[in-house]
Amino acid sequence: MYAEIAIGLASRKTFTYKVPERLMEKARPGQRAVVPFSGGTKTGFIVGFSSGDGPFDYKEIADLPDSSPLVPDGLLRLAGWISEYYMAPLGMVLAAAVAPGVEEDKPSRPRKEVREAGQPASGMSEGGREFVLTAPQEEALGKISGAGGFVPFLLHGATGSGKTEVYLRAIKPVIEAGKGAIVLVPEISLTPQLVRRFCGRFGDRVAVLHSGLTPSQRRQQWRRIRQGEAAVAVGARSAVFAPFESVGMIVVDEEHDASYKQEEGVRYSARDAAVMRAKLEGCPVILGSATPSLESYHNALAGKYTLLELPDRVSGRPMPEVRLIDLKAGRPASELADRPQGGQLAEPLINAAKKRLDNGEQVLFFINRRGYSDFIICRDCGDVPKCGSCSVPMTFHRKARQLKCHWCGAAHPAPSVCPKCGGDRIKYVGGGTEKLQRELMRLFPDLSVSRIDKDSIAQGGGFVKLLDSVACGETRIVVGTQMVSKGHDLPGIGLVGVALADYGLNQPDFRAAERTFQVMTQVAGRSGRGDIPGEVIIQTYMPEHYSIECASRHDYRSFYAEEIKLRRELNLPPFSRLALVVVRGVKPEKAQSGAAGASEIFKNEARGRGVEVIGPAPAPVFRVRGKYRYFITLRSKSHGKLHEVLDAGLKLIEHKKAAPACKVEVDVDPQGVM
DNA sequence: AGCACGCCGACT
DNA sequence: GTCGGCGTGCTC
Repeated sequence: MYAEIAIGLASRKTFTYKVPERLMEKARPGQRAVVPFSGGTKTGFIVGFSSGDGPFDYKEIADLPDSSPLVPDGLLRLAGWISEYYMAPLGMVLAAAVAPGVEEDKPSRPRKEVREAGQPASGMSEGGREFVLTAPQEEALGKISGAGGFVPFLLHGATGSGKTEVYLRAIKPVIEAGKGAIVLVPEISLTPQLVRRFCGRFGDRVAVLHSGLTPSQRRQQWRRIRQGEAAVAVGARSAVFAPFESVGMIVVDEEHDASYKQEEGVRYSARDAAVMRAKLEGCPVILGSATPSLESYHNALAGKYTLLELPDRVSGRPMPEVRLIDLKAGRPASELADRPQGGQLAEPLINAAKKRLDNGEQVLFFINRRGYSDFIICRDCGDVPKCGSCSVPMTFHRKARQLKCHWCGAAHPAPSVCPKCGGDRIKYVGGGTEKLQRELMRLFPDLSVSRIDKDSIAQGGGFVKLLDSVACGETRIVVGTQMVSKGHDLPGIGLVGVALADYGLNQPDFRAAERTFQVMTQVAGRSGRGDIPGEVIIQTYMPEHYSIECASRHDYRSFYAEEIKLRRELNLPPFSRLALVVVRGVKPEKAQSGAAGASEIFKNEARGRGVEVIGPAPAPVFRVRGKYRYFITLRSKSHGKLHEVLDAGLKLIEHKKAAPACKVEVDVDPQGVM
């Protein structure tokens, strides 16, 4: 008997091994297998069996280390689908499924905060209590509970409308029936409150899959799920691979969130994989969001998903009132104006903050940029320090006294004089969280101003600690990035101020408007969650832009109507399917000629198949980590046709060596195109 | 991913 | 004339 083994290599094929007599009985698909490979030994997975009649002198499997298959059947089929759909080697998909977290975060990942290390934080639960459901919650729950088999739901609920309670109650009967439930969240370390509620409700039947888990902790959580000890798996992307024998419910919270798409290694969408897993397992899946992705809402309107709406906040709380401040006429002059100490906040926002603070409330300021200033420029010679390996200017971080590259993580000491000409007249252009924090400290010298961003978490003891200091009222003023906008319940926040809404809007990316609407709506949703009526003030140069205007009215439907019209006109998703081919090379000329060669082949393959090949074009950020990058975009009505062209094209490129000295990578359903 | 093979630059 | 660069190919 011969087994097909998938090994975690960049190769898309499996390897055949002889199954020795002593392991015959144990050998089953999903079983880990230790095999001799290329002089050494590797661990892969049995994914099938074959007759072994190839022209090889097949080696024997050395060992099957587990008593039963580590990967259950449903999960194996999911991995197969991901491998096929995203054109990733099956061995790599399985490796990512079983031992993720290694390539989870990009440059410098802080190794902290294993506080809730997977074991539920039991005592501190705020979740034992059950609430009386609102009528819409009741109705949504009724429809979910009534679903037999695979039914995808889109739960569109305003911020603060009680989506989590619906998840909790939908899951309860599932685990009582002895099945597993999977709950995906965009970034587990940023959603401590949701984790606490699940732990509070389901106690030690919850397994938390955390990117900060050590390999042995991860293995332990896997075992608990695999052996049916845990019934609910809560985690980020990779939790979609939770090894339940049978899954009865899947929840994808904040389904619109871009971080569900893994953009490195195996480039899969955990949200779409979740829908596929639900289909394979024959169970319902709930996609929840206050700001559904265009794709999901389109699917709901088309009848592919069942739409459930929670239009109002719980306890009769009103949505916050949103005011827009037009910076074109406002006081903080454009960032390029000669005003080194010029503030980022306009008077009406400062005054509103004063009023709220005087009243004992908390204020949250949102700015979607880390650091002190976007870049520095020498007033004498005009030099802007750039990253040595990426074609972007470096961001100035004041606290750390460093210039950092936000693309590759490189950092070095910030110069006090121009490194080019020695001049001492350096201008700090643009503003991020650090600059805003300083401005607020000057404006409110008696109050503590805390900053929540990737840097402050790394320096100051973790997200949970910082968030708790806000939740308990110790911190009165908070400055934060995206990470403060995601689903936290901070009842003391009376006012949310957005320093500049426009950052994302002008990016060369067709999802720019969608993301801006989502972020504005989510951050606005942090206000007015307690007894105080909330207020939001958004500063922008584009108050008339529909993404900002609709967000200010909490009007998802109008935003959707506007955006979907554009997508249709421009033939962009959800009206077409995209794939991005990235050609990378150390030498710019090689990257260029390789991209041209690759594109030629794709164009040839695309002919007569209803697939469009656009490009190659240099990537908007041309060089990243020392590699020059070209993009080729493939577009089609049909994913199947797109897949055919990609598959045939990639094989030809390899065969004909059409892109020498280049790496060619494919991103199916790309999120961002930068 | 690791490791060996193989064809073009600057050195004793 | 060699040592060694890394680009390429292979591992059942």
